[in-house]
Amino acid sequence: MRNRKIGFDYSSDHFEGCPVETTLDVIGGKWKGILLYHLIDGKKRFNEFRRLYPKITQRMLTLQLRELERDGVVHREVYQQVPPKVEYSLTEFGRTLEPIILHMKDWGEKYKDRVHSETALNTEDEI
Amino acid sequence: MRNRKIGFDYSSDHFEGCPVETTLDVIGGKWKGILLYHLIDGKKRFNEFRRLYPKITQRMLTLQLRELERDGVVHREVYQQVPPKVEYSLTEFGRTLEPIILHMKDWGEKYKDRVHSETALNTEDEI
DNA sequence: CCGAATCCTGCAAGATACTG
DNA sequence: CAGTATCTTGCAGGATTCGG
Repeated sequence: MRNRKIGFDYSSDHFEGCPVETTLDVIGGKWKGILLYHLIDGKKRFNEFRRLYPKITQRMLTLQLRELERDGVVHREVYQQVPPKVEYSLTEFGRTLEPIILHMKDWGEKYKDRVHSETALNTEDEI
Repeated sequence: MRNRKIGFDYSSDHFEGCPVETTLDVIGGKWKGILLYHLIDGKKRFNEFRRLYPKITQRMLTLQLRELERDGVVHREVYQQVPPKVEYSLTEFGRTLEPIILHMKDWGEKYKDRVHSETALNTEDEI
């Protein structure tokens, strides 16, 4: 996937055509799929994500959420209070991604073992 | 997305749970979505891909195709002849990804402009 | 024609510390 | 609590060359 945030190389180079790439730009980031998935069943706070995925660093969490926000799929609601409170949720636009995310989840569940085992022992070839 | 090819950090670390991640492992590579998409309507040769996407380097094309092959979604058919000929196609397993890829394509087509414009709008304020 | 093998660079991403 | 600010590093990915 391209990294849009840097510039518009698709403008300098006949626009990259492929729509699949557009979608992967939005959901294909290192943690974006996961974040989006967890947002499907409701808003989440910053530290909720950290609890769900302890491996993601604060920095990365911030960056990925900011990109999702910039793409208009995630809304960031700041409550002016002490202690601070910020809630992330899917926008209406973000909701249009739900079917894809859920579909990916189903596929992952179904073929998880297969993918992992094929990776491990280099595939028995078919066809 | 994680990079499986290195090792199994999901074994050392409570298994990473999220199925969405599994799927993104397979289709989320930099060019994988595109490659898979173009394989939907039939087998392709190495240089066909290069023509379709002049920007992808030989090296990356090879690497990405190899990973797809190792994940069992792409089949690599070598014809022993001169000049050499290699054809790539989706395996039966790879076909199970078709709906997702096509769905992503539809989404990308539909919202391409929106995503791009949203991106463009907030790039100028950059701190 | 379809790669494999090297070499090299830049950015993505980790670690750590600090703050409103 | 929800982030920034730095510093550092690893590896993805580019360029180039060689080979069957």
